[in-house]
Parts: sequence; structure tokens; C-alpha cells
Amino acid sequence: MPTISDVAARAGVSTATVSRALNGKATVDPELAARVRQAATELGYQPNGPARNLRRQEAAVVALIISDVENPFFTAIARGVEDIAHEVGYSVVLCNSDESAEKENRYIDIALQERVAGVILSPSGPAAGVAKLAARGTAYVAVDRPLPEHDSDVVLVDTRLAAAQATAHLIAQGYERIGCVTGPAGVRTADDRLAGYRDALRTAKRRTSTRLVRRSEYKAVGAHRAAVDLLSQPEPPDALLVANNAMAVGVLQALQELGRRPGRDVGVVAFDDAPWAELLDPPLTVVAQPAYEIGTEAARLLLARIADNTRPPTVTTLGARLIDRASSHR
Amino acid sequence: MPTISDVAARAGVSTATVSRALNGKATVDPELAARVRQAATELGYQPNGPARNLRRQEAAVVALIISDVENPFFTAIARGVEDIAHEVGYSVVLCNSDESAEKENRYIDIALQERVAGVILSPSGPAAGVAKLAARGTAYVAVDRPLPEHDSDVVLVDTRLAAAQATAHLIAQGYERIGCVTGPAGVRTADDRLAGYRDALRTAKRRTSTRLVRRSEYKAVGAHRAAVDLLSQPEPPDALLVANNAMAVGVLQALQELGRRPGRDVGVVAFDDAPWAELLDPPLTVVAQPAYEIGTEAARLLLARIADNTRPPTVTTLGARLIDRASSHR
DNA sequence: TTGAAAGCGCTAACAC
DNA sequence: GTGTTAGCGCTTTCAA
Repeated sequence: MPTISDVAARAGVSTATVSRALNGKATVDPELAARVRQAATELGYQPNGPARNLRRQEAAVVALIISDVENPFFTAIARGVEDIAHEVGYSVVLCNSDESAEKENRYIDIALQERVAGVILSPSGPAAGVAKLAARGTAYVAVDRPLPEHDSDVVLVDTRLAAAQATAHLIAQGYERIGCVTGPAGVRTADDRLAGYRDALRTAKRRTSTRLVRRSEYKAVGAHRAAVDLLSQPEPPDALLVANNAMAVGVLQALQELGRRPGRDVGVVAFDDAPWAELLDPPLTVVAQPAYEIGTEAARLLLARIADNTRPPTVTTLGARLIDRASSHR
Repeated sequence: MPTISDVAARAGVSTATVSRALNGKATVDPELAARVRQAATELGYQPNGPARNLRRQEAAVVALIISDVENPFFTAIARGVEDIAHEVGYSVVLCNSDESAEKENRYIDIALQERVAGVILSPSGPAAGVAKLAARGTAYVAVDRPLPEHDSDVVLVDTRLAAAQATAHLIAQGYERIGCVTGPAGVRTADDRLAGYRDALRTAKRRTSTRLVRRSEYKAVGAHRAAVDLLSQPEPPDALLVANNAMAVGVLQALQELGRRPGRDVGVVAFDDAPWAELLDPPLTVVAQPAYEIGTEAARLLLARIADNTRPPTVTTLGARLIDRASSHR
């Protein structure tokens, strides 16, 4: 593989000039620059990234550590991040932490080792790894979930409010016993959505009961079990707030198996819109989160912090939108 | 940020010993090794990746370039690749080429520059970039679509056969005028699925007609348009073979808008299974591709090729499975 | 505007 | 079993 010296030899200049020419520095004679570019093309020269990063002490790469590649909410964030990062010449590497603090930690180590310019992550629980980022002075921003122990830039959705609105919507539609299927305790979005649900019940002067609440992993299987459990009680709920998209699949499956029709028998509102939500019968009412915008905003904040790590941390809160379809109507 | 010499100083040994100890070489006194590890921990030492990669002339990283992060088929492949790569200590970086040959090319350049150990990609059309990989001797394997010009390792699905079986299934269910909504011309899977569809028609001695075939991007909007177009003809199809998951959403939307019920009015079989396929009314008949296995197999081939680039190229073809649900029954 | 040369942090060949 | 040292390919002073 040709190196910068091969290019220099072929163009009849020094390696310094090649470096300057190829990096678009203004201080190089246009004629020489052209000769260098030509030599580079002829040789099929590809700069050696590790050598460059070693010298520069930083790679033009941002790491995006998300908790589930198969969740459309996170892939939409990824697109947002990519679009902004690419505009300014940064590459994005996607890492899938799979909701495991250990994998997250491992990816943070890799990011640190590779000397990436910054990290965007959706933290899985109390993140020990993040402390290392802070200690090393690597720029980072949290998305979807805050980092309780650290004050960094954060991009959130006002998910508590959104959950309250969704619940209020179910109340307004005349449902009497509204239940909630949310994520694991300790996962901030799961707790917030539950809190919002309770807010709305309290506002409407309804009794809240732990008998109407179930938690599980943010996955279909857990939610399926939770829903079956809830609905086979003596006094089952007549409506359900479901805390994410994958869980909605599990809940709807359970309803199907138990012969309960969404809307008529059990009102359903789920977090996260999906292209297939409209195709269901009845179509699924959802709380749509601005995932792509979370990504673009996070990327902008990260770039700002890479440029200046002393700027005060910010909290950006975006709103969610209730999309009222038929599954929340009797 | 502490370097290897800091660790060496603190442990009272040379940098060579630190390197050996931290890389688990057997030739180092256990007691020294322990001292080194301790010193490293105390300092919070993180090896400098670029320096290591520069020296080793290769990074323990494989790049996975997929054509659509938002397509569950590709994210499932990604999981397969990750699981195998991590077993042997390789990291995986995911790149989203977005079906654009230009972005694909760009990511191949980055992979080359970063000196990754290997590349797995689902090629978007005739890939100029791949020639560079071959020229540089970087290991690579293609998934989902072959590389016509290059003989490399490839992991494919026998998608033509699967399409033929799906079409035969529709014929067996008594549908008379079966149409096909497939991807862009030149995209191998799109062409193969169309060819399989025609195979089945021919086998059944049915006339094939271009009036029953539409092509679009592998996206919902294009498929929606295609379906509306097909179904508003004087002699519309009474069944449809749809070439991927996102397209199925578009087609089903169109059916809904036109007041045609899947199955009873228009039989539907779509490629790629999805968790929501069972939730539809009627549930969607699909051709399930072994995406996760494609990923694991591709990763294994890549690792073998990294170890020995002279091994003869292989073609691995996996089978798909028709999951018969109600959308393909009257 | 250009070139010579130092040095980023690590690994491995070589010497002991 | 351990240390010394060269050098991976690049960028960036510094000097001319």
C-alpha cells in the first residue's frame, strides 16, 4: 500500500508538501498541489488513518452507542446523527449496547482507545463508563435518558408529560380502569412514563393501583406476559398505556390470543409510531417521539462540545405528539 | 492521558514488558505481570488504539456496510455479524450506505484508510469501491447480493426459488391474476424475485404480462404508488407478490385505501418476516429469510479469509421459508 | 512557499 | 524473562 513518501517521490516534492496539499492548506503552490493530487490518484493512495490519528491525537469519528439496533426509535436517531456529522466530515460508528451496561462499558473503552472525537449514547442504567469519558475529557452527549450523576449535554423527550397526555386521552374516551405496561425499574424513560400515567390518574381523581401496573424488559415477550397477567385478573384493566413499540407488539398479541379487541374491549396507546401502526385493525394510537430530531440535535451539541468543552451543559427537551387512531376508542 | 511509559515507570519495568503483560504474552513473569496490571488500573490506562493499529498495520475491526439501517433484515444481519466477531475479539462498525453507491464508496475508502481487518457489505449496484478492496488485499465478503465482477465470498439466499415457491403458493390458493411489486432493475434481489415469480407462472402454464409487474425503490412510498397503479387497471391483479418488508407496508396501505381486503380480495405474500405480520387482519403471509444466519455465516467466512486470503472464494446459499398466514387465502 | 526532522504511542526484533 | 531500540506513516514545528 503506497505511503505519503511514495506520493512525495512521484510528485518530486517533500512529504510535508504532500500532506499540506492533500489536506487543502492554502499555503501550497497550486501547480505543486495539482502534481501531488495527480500522483496520489495514480498510485491509488489512501492516507493511513491510524498514523494520522496518532499524530493528531484524535480521530474524526463520533461513536454512537445505542441500546437496541433493532428498535426503529434508535435507528431513526442514528440517521439524524449521521446526517449532521457527515456534513462536517465526521464519520459515525454505530455500536449496539443491547441494553447491557457491560457492553456499553466495553464500547466506551473502545471509543476511548480509538481516540474518537466524541460519543453519543443512550445510557443503560447508571453508567460507570461515562465517568471515564468525563475523566478523559472526551466530549459526550446523552440521548433519551439523562445521566443522573453527570451534568453533560442531554437531549430528552418530555416523556412524562406525553404519558400523562396519553393517559388523559384514554380517560376522556371513557375508559375506567386504565393499566400501564412499562419498562424496567431504574430505566428513566420507563419510570417517567409510569409517573406520567400516575399524574394523569391523579389529576382525574382516579385511584391508582399497583395491580394495574406491570414492568418488563422493553421487549415483546415480556410485555406479552405482562399483558396476559394483567388481563387475567378478576378486575382486569379496560385500557393500557404501553411504554414502547416492541412492547406494543407483545401486548397486541396477548389481546389477540385472549380474544379482546383493541379499542372496543381494551383501549390501547403505545409509545413510538411505526409504519405498520396504521395497518392494524383498529389502527394503533401512538405517542410519536421526534427521534430523528433527537439525533440531529445531539449531533449538533456534540460538535459544539468538541469545539469547546468548557461550554455549560445544556438540557434539551423535545415534545412528543399523540397520534389519535382507533385503538383508543371504544 | 497516561501512556505505556507511564505504566512502565509506575510498575518499575520497561515498556516492552508492559506491552507483553497487557497483551497476555506467556513469556512474562507472573509477578511482574500482576504489578503491571495494577499500575495500569491505578492510572486508568487505556491503550492508544491508533498507535497500536499503526504499529500492527491492522485494526481488529470489521466494517459492516449495509444498505439500510432502518430495514430489520439488515439489522438482523448486523446482530449475527456482531455475535461472531465479538467472540474472537473483533469490533464491528456499522455503516449505512443508504442504497447509494456513492456513500458505499465513501465508507469503503474510510475502511481502507482505517486499515480495518475486513469488510462485509451488501453491495448497492455495480460497486466500484469493491475493486479497491480487492486491489489492496483487504478481506471482504458480500451478503444478500453477489458482486458480479468479482469472485469473493458471498452469502446469499435462494431468493429466486423462494419467490417461485411463494408464487406457486398463490396459484395453489386459486388466485388467477398474480402481480408482482419488486425493487429497482439492476438490484439483484429485485431481479431474482421477479425471475422466480415468472418461473412459477411459466411452470403453471400461466401467461406472464408486464402489465402485472411494477418496480420501485425498496421503500413503502414507491410500493404504494405501484400498487395503486396496478389495482386501478381495467383488469387488476387478484394477488400480489411483494419483494420486501417496507414495500409490504406501502402495498397494504394502498389496499386499505382502495377498500380491498388482503386475502379475500387480493392475495398477498411479502418477503421478510416482521413481528407485526401476525398482528394484521388478516395476518400476513411472508417469505422469511434467515437474516441472522446470513450475518453469522458472513462473519465466519470473513474471519477465515482474514486468516488466509488465498483460500478459494465460496458461495453460500441459504434457504428461505414460506410462513403461510391468512393474507394468501381467499 | 517548501523541506528537514522530530515525535505521536505502540510492538517486535534483537540482544542480553 | 527482560530491556533497548527502531520504526510504523503521518503532521507540524522550525529554519531556510
